[in-house]
Amino acid sequence: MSEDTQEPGDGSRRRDAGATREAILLSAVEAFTRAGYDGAGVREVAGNAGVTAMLVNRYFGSKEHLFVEAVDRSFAPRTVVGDDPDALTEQTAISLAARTAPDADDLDPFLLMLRSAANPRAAEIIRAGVGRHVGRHLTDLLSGPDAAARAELLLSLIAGVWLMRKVVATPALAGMDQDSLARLLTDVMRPLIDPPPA
Amino acid sequence: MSEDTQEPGDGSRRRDAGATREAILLSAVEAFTRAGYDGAGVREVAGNAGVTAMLVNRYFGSKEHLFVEAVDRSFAPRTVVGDDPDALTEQTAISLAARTAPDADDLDPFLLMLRSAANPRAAEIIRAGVGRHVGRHLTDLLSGPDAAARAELLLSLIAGVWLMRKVVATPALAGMDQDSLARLLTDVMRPLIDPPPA
DNA sequence: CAGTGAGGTCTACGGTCGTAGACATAGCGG
DNA sequence: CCGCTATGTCTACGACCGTAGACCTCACTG
Repeated sequence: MSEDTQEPGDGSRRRDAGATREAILLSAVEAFTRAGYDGAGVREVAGNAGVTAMLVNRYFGSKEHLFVEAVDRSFAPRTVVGDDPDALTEQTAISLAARTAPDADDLDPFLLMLRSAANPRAAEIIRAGVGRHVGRHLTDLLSGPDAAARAELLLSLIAGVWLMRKVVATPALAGMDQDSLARLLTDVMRPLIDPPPA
Repeated sequence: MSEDTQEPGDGSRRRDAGATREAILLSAVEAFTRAGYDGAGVREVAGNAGVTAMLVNRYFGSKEHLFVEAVDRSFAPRTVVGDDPDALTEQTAISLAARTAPDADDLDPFLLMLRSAANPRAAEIIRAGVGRHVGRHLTDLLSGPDAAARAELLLSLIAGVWLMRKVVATPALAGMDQDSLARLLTDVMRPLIDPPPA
């Protein structure tokens, strides 16, 4: 709308600290999701954002702090489960089956978590991020006894499916059609979501 | 029993290629399980085995090939699930809850998998190892439709619990008592193990 | 148009990584 | 007792890592 906040479009970006910082952060989310905390280098993040490595540390202090913000950014806008409490189980199962489909490869926070958790420091940061974002929201959505544990168990299941289907790519699971997987996942998730098991 | 195959006990080992190779392999399993493929260094593996880094490459060719053998060694003797087809669900749930307890920290293949999967090459090796060991055996144990997929989904669930309970250490799950967790896991696992859901 | 501060880059350091080739040594066969 | 081979070590190379400080340069202000 306003012509003073335009982007050149071709590689070079005008001198704008906010936009540059945002570009670095987006590049970091992408790199950490694809290669994990240890596997993604500061130079790589900087290069994909069109800047040099030092600017990353200038804006974010260190790689570790960059990761903190990347985790926040990755987890923030995600709705791990649906919002409708009635069809929660089906929605969650279908959504997970769709997201982990062989073709679709968006930047999912679970991928970032899986591939970064090997580093102890990164694991702490992830734990904090999970607690801050999905954890509380999800626990509120679930009712009954052990709501918090059931919520984290649901996250465990989701993470496990991401791991085996997309990261390790076990053949039967990676090649399964979405509908069958969604049905199976619905049955598995039900004891965690729908009625508390006494 | 035979006194000619003794170990000195104090650090120094006699010149025995087989024993040295074995010591390196055990050290590698430990290091890869604790730090993952990228996080474990060849020098560290060698040091904990009482040798130098070059001997590792002399015996195993490269770090990657060492990882292949370490994966095999880690996955081989493990019984992911019980053997009794009747009480399979309960046994598996109880076993998982016990293994992931806060104090117990044995060298589990799922930990090795979780912390190494970020590296694409390591992920391939793990996929092959899973298929070679637990995959086939587990699929045979399960009956009904989608046995292979249900087996891998069970592995997903187990891996997810390991991840959230021990690696990321989410509070509610990490602090949960074994019995409650085992009960919850039994309900979640039942659709995957007990009766095929039509 | 000149100066000034924000925005960005250059060069470099210390460290660790996987790995290659030359070298040392222990222990058994003769 | 001697020598030979398996067993293991030493030194080093090239690459990459995160990060620090000095330097440049653009764009706006007066």
